Amino acid sequence: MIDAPLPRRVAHLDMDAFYASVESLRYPQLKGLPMVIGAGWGLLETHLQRLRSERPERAWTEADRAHIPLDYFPRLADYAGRGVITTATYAARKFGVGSAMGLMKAARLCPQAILLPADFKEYRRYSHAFKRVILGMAPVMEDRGVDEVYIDFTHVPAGQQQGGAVLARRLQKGILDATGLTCSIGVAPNKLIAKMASEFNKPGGISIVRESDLQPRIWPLPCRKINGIGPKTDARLQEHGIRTIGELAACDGAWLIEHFGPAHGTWLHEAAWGLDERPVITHSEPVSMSRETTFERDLHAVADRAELGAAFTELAEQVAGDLQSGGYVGRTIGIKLRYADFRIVTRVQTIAHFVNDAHTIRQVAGQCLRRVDLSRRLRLLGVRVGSLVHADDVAAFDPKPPQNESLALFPDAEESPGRDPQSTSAE
DNA sequence: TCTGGGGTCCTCGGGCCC
DNA sequence: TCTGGGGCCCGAGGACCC
Repeated sequence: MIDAPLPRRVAHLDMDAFYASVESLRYPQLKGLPMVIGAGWGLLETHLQRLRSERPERAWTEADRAHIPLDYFPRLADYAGRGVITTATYAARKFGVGSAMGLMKAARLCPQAILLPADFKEYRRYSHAFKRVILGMAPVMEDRGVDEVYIDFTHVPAGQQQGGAVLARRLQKGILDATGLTCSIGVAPNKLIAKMASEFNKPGGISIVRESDLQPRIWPLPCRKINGIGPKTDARLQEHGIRTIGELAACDGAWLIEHFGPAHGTWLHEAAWGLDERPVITHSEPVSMSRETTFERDLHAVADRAELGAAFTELAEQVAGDLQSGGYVGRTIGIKLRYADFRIVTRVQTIAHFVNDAHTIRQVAGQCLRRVDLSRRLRLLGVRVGSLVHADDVAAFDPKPPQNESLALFPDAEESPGRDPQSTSAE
């Protein structure tokens, strides 16, 4: 006997203000206050040291977190340095402070906001916890980062009841019981619509969207709400007077292809009509791993050679460590630079063998570095390793680094620009 | 006083081989 | 030998996402 095919139900689950909510659990005294997350540990440490000397009645260790008096938390006004806001609480957003905003600008808008350093280790711990709850109830889950997932409800018990609302409520309760955190869930015929739906009722909401809801609920939304339409595409659409998804849907498919290319144009048209057949992917392998760092001040290859060289080595070591702990090897090694004017250049080089040792990564990345203009000040330096495979799968993988020439030092800017025909530094 | 870090995927152009 | 095209890989850059 063949069962009648069930209608596809896909959920998008998004944790509400994830980082800020985790911090509010750790520091309940901050609940409801304007708070931003973003800077390094230094500032908080300074304040805690002051606390330890002024209030010695406690040890002020991890366990005392919840008792730290408000006066001893760093404020945005205390901060002077580079960086952006990762998350802002709703109380902080009222002042116009938001994600990706520079900390200095935010400090002007809301100097009294508490500034906490991001603790990714802790966020990952909570991330694993809420995903374990989901997997216990609905095993077809796609990981989309630390705070969101897609879940295929189609064949899960209760996944079809009330369009998915029954299972969504169970997930919300399970996650709240296990972690103390709330989330928003959208359930729809596919990932594209589910993603939009999860935003409808934030925080703590559930939105059920059916195919018949496309016109009344999706089409009035701005194009930017489509996951995949970013600021550039949105601006180009607006140049043609296309602001809403409905207006995009009204566009002729051929016209979109003419203006946005075959792949992008086709996708825009399908997205506007709510069409998306992408499956929920339960397992994926990383393609690349990278580390990058923005310097406290812009550095020059000659004047700051030692500092840059040390940072470069550290990045290579970090990437190597990441590869090794994940059991990966790669053979495409590259660098990324951001100049003081924010222009980004990348150089990569693919080598014959798969590697994961810091020495080789540093060496090949050093060769990439010789092919860029080093006469200008650098704001950011990054090291990347791509074309990853499992170390176990590479029959010939030799964990010993190749014993060839000595480590290339950070190249001088005065050095010849090299033989790279694409190098522009000599022109 | 601007603008993080870690990713993915796509496009385009060039070189190479058949 | 020359020319042309297709397929593939590589490298650079861009758009986008969390």
